[in-house]
Amino acid sequence: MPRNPTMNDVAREARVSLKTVSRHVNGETNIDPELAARIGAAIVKLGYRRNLSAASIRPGRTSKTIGLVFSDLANPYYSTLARAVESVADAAGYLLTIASSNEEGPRHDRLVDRLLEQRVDGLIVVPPRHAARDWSEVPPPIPPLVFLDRPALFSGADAVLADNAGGARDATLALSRAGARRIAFVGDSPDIHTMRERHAGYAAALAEAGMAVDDSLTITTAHTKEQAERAVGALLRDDSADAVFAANNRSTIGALLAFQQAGRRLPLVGFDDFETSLLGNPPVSVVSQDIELMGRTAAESVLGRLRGDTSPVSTRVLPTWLILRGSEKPERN
Amino acid sequence: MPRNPTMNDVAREARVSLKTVSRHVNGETNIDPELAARIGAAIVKLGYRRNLSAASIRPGRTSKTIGLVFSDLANPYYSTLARAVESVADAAGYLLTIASSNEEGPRHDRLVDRLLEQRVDGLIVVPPRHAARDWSEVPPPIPPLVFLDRPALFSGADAVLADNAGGARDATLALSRAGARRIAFVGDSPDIHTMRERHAGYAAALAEAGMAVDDSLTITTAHTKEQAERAVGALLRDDSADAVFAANNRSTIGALLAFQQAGRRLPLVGFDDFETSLLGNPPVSVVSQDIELMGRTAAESVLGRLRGDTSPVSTRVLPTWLILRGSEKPERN
DNA sequence: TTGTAGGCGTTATCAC
DNA sequence: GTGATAACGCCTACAA
Repeated sequence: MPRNPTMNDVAREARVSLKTVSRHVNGETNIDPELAARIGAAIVKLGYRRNLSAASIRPGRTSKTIGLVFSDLANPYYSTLARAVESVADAAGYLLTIASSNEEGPRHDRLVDRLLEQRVDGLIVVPPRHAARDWSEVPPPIPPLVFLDRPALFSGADAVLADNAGGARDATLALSRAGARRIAFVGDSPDIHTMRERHAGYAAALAEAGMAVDDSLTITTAHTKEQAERAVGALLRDDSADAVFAANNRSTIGALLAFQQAGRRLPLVGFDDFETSLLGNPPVSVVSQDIELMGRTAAESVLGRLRGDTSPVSTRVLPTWLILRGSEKPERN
Repeated sequence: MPRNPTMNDVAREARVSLKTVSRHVNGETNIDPELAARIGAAIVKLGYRRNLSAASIRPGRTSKTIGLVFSDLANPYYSTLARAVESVADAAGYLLTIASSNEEGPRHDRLVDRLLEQRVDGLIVVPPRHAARDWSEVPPPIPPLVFLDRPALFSGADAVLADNAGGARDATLALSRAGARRIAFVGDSPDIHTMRERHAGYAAALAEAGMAVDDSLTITTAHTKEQAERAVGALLRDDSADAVFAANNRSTIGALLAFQQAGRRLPLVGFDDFETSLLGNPPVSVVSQDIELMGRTAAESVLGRLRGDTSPVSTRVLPTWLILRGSEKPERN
């Protein structure tokens, strides 16, 4: 395998100085057309390709890369976020380096460190449920940093979140308006910020509707759709609930599987829309968040800082909206 | 914002030479414990962080990054692939830089060039349907390169694919065995390699079952689930087909939407499993491919080459398997 | 318009 | 064991 040709090789081949090649490569115009032609020919002949890594170590130059760390790239929620970030970054000439923390605090920290060592220009992070490190202990300089889908864990960082509590409240109220009196909350661990917020919204809605929170109707162990299916199956068997608020995608699907298994269903509203939500019978009502907008907003925030935006850090809470498709109503008999 | 501290700063602070700091940072052992302690303290005090970009320009050193270019990170198929690649890469200490080509040839090429300029150590690509550039014209050195989900477009590269034709054949034969005689093919453009292969498998199965390919039953315009829904809706209305082979995920979901709309269904087998396939009534039969295995295989192939594997380039075709859940059978009346 | 000198942060060589 | 010194590939002053 041949060595990568360098600017020096090109300069020698074109019989000009290194600097002139540099000018040519960087698109500067003040070059004698004749030399420019020789340089162009040499570049083609040698197959010269810039070494952006080398260029980026000069002061003022950067890698034009931003880093994104979240729990799991295979989760459609995060891959949608990542895609939105990528679109905005790409339009500004930035590459995107993505790393999955697996929701493990130490792993998350290692990945962040690695990206900082790689000298990414900006960083977007979704911290794991048990954040290990205090950001205020990370030595400066820290590149522009945005917390996504989580509140900022660092005073110098922006944050972009959805209105998880509001969305959960809307969903719960919709079930209540449809006549439910014993609404179950099915979701993942309250260690997760979004889950805490959604449960708070659920509780607020119950209070507004004059109902008390019944702890036996709060399920926070639905880490997979199978676990959600078992939990909702139990609710069906002992007839303890008359409606289900599924606080995430996996819970919604688990509930639907339990309904299918039992041959009967409860009124249901889920958090987050999904591709086949229209295929349910009835179609599944959901609280939807604009995931792409969240990703774009986070990316624009980072890029804005890179362009010199020095406005005070802010936390942007994006709205959710309720899409009622029928599943919030009781089964007709 | 403070400047990033350098090894020189650490050396000065610890009153040792640059090289000794380098030794310390790189975990070499032949250092006086006293100096090591001073260096460690200086690193903490100054908040020193290695600059891997700078390190990577030394000959023999690399960025420990691999690049992945495909059409769309938001597509669950690709994000699953990406996650598998990331897992393997991460375990070997490599970061992953991901770029979406949007199925546009020139864009794909630009992204590849950018990654080469960034000096990624390896490259995994899913070329777009209209590949613009001839890889044999890309000047060497080219880092280890693997084509994923597509045959190799470059003689020096490995490839990892699923048995698209075999899977499509199995699906079509299953429909035929269940009694179908006019099986429609619903999919995306034959410009896409996987679609071509799947149609070939479909045609082979028809031939084996003694049926002819009826072009009016081949739909290759289902780019979105809505288009698939319309196409299958038309098939239902004019009663031209008695079964559907949906050649990708979107087509499967479109077909299900059309069935729901029409209030009746045709026997159906889809290509690629999906999260809610069990929720159908009946549950949806599919040809499944091990997407994670594909991603892992591609990543291991790249890493193997980086470790010095010089075995001849190869194309690995991974098996698919048919999961029959009921939807391949006719509706009972 | 072109070229020389120097430095970016790191690692390698090779004396001490 | 330690440290000058010279690279790596590129870019910025500053001269010519």
